[in-house]
Parts: sequence; structure tokens; C-alpha cells
Amino acid sequence: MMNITEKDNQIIIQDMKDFNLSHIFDCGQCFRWNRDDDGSYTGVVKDKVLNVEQDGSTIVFNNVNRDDYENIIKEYFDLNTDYNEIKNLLNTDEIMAEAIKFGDGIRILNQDEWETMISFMISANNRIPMIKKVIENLSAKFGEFICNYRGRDYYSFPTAEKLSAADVEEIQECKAGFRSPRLKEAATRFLEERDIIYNLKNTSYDEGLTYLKTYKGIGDKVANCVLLFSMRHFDTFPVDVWVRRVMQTLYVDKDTKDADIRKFAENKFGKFSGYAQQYLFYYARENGIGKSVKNV
DNA sequence: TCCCAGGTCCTGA
DNA sequence: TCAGGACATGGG
Repeated sequence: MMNITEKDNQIIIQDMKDFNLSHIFDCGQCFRWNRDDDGSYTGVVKDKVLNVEQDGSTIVFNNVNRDDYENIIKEYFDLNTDYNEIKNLLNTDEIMAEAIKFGDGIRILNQDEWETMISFMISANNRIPMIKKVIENLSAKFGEFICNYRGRDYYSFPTAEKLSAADVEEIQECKAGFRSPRLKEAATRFLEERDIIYNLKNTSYDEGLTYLKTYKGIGDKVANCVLLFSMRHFDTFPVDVWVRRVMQTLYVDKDTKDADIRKFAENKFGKFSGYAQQYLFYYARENGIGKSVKNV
């Protein structure tokens, strides 16, 4: 059973199960966490700067108090979910068994809807380091200064109000490229439809998918990521270039279309499709699966 | 120089 | 429906 203690400005959890920091932050679900020189990770959640370090099954959250733990960390890190059950239910073939073993300790973070929408709109036809840079630029320009932590300045994610009021040129200066007008447009719509969006975690997966795709810049892939990473629709299986590769290499024919890959996986993995997708994404990306010559 | 990136939109059959 | 090209930006 995990054991939680509080010390000055830190929360310590001992005997944590199914928790691996690098797997959590490197499986592509979030863009605002960075590894520090000491191996710990620092990131921004809501309006807090958090630092996390791990030593085996001991997890230390720095720069937080008990309230932050109760109000932010517990939900954000999905600490109430039993990953053992998920792993057991997904463990139906050798490929998934291998992927689960490889990515053991992955957790699906519970992120903010607005931030996830914008972040994954930026991810379209982009690279992960670049996505992170754009989000950092936007936060520094349009977010609120939070604090300086260990020598670095941290800013909150820009609000829809701020982004809606910005000039497209200003957004472009943050290197958002051709996505810039879409971001402004989404922000403006968000101001009107905030309640609809924050209610999507209570509606059906199909309803959420259809609604999100009415945004310019949100297609099938981004919508599925938003549903999975911020609306707790775990029955979705976002198909991106990496997941396509690993699926076409290991599960389906080479010419299978994304929509059919998604249906195949959602059918196979059911209500835990999203977790399966995370294990496979991490497995594929870390091992270069399907990417021509790299060793598998 | 060309190719590609956690895609999406638009166009023409 | 569906293939094919365009799209900002930067790294290899």
C-alpha cells in the first residue's frame, strides 16, 4: 500500500506501483515537462510549477503542499486508477505483452481540455521538440509569469481570452506557422463554447469526436488525442505516424488506412484502447519500429 | 537540395 | 468517398 508523507514543500510517496517518470513524460501525451540535470522533471500544471523525482518506488513531488497533492497531483497523475487491472486485461498477445513490459509505469495524465486542444493542434505535421518549443513560446508571450524555479522562468498556459485577443502575426512569431490562424479561431470559439467542451467528458465518445472535428485544425487524430488525454475517453485509439507504423508492422496489412487501424484496435482493445495506444506509441518510438533500418 | 514531422484542409475526380 | 498536394518551420 502506498504511503504518503509531507515535508517542507514536498510530498513523498513510498511504495508507488506502476509509475515511471520517463515513461510517463516520453510517451508523447504531454509537452510541458522537461528533464533536469539531476534526473528530476519540472513542469507546469494549472498555475503551479511542479518538480518530480523518482528513486525506485519512491516518488518525491517538490514545490508542492498537501493541498496541491489533493487538488492537482492525485488527479493529474491518475493515481486512483488500477494499472495492474489494465495491464492484465490488455495482455492478450505477445506483442502487447512486450510493449507493456517495455513501457511499464506509463500513466495517462489527466490534462486540461483547452490546453490539450491547442497543444495537439500545434502537433499537426510537426516534431515533438518543435511542438514543445512553440508551446513554451506561446506561454512566455501570452501566459502569466508564475515563478522562477531553479534558475528558470515558468509561465502558465495562455488563456483562450489572451489567445483570442492576439494578432495572428503575434502567434506566428511563436513559430506556430500555418496553424496560427487556427489557434486564434479556436480560442475565439472556445470563449463561446467553453461549457460544451468541459462537458464532453460526460458525453459519448462519438459525440465528442464529431463536435471536436468541427474546429478548423482538429481532424481525426487530434480529436482522438484530446478525447483520450483530457476527457478520459479511454476507448479511443489515436493513429499517428508512429502508431500506424507499429500497427502495420505487427498487427495489420501495410496498406491499411488509419480509420481502419483505429477500428481494428478499438475492437481488439476495447475500453482500454487508449492505454494500449500509449504502450505501442512508446514501444514504437523508442525502438524505431517500422522506420526502415533502425534496429528493432 | 530534399525529406519529413504525433495531420488537416482543400480540390478535383 | 478518396487520392494528392499545400502548408510554416527547422533538423538531418
